[in-house]
Amino acid sequence: MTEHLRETSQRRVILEELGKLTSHPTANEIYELVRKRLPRISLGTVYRNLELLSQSGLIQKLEMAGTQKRFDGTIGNHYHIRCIGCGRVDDLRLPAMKSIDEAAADLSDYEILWHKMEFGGFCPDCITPRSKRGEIEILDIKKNIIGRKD
Amino acid sequence: MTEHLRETSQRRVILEELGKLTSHPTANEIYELVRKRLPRISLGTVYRNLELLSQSGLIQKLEMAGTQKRFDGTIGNHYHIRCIGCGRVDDLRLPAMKSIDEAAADLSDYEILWHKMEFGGFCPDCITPRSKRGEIEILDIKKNIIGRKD
DNA sequence: CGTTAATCAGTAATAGTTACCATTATGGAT
DNA sequence: ATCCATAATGGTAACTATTACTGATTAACG
Repeated sequence: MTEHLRETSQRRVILEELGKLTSHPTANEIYELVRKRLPRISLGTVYRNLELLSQSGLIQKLEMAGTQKRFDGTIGNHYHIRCIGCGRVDDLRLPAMKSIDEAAADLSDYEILWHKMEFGGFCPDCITPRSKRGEIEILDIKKNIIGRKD
Repeated sequence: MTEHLRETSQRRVILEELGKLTSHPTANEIYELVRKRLPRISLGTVYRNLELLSQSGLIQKLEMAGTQKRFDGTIGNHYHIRCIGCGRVDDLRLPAMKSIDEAAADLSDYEILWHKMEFGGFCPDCITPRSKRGEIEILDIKKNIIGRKD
C-alpha cells in the first residue's frame, strides 16, 4: 500500500542534470539536457517526474509570475530574481523573512501560510544594451495611448 | 497618426464591470459578467481590451504565480493574497516597500527594477473546513513518499 | 455625412502542461 | 534468482489560457 518513488534511470538522470545547474531551468530545458543522455525519454516523463520530485521535497518548483514554471535543484528559502531581458532566473542571497507573514496576518482576515517574492531587473549581461531600449519602448507605448487628440 | 483608445460599448462595459468589483477576476470571469450585458461580445475582445487597458494604466494586470492572469480595477502599489482553498485574490493593506529593492540590489549584480510579493493562505470562508483537510492531504503525500521501506 | 483607422466577432493557432493507455521495468516477497 | 503487483514509461491526444488572423463594423475626426 505504501507507494514510494522508484529509482528509474529517467528519474535519476533528471535529478542529476538538475543538480549540475545553479540556474533554474524550465521543464523543456531539462528535457533537452536529459535527452542527450536518454534520447528516448518523453517530455511527459520529465513533467511527471519534476512534479513528483517537487512534491517529495527533493527539488523545488518555482511558479513565477506569468511565465512557464521553472525548477530549482536546491531547496531552501531564498528569493529569486528574473531578468527582464533574457528571462533567466537567479537566486538572491536574501534569506526569506518569515516575519513578513506575521505582519501581513495582522492586516488581513486570512490565515497566512506563506509568501513568495520575486524581483525583476536586468542581469549583468543585459544591463548595458537593453535597459535603455526597454525604457524607450515603454515610454513609446504610454505616449501613444495617453497622448490623445492632437 | 496618433492612435488612441476609442470608447466602444464593449470597452466601457468591461471597465464598468471591473470597477464594480473589489475582487480580482480572471479574463474569463470578466467575460461572463460582460456577456450578461453584451451577449455577442467575444472572449478575444475581452482579452484584447484588458491588455490595452492595462497598458494604458487604467487597470492593473496581475500575473500571479502559476495561475491565469487576474485583473485589478484599481491601480496602486499594494500586495495581493490568494486563497489556497477557493483561488480568490484579495488586496492586502500592506503598502509596497520600495526599500526592499535597494536591499536586494546590494546582494546581486542585477539592476533591480521591481519586486512583487504574493501571500498564500486560507480566506475567512475557507479557514474552518479546508485548512485541516489541506494539511492532511499534504501530510499524506509526504508520508507516502518520504516514508519508505517498512 | 464620409473617410479611415481602430475595433469587432468568430475562429484558428499557439504554448505549456496534463491525461490517457498499452507496454515495460522496478523492487519487495517468495 | 525468479515472480509478480504496480509504479513508471513512451507516445500521443486532450486541455487550458492566451494570442493571432480575417473580413466586417463602427467611432471619431474633419
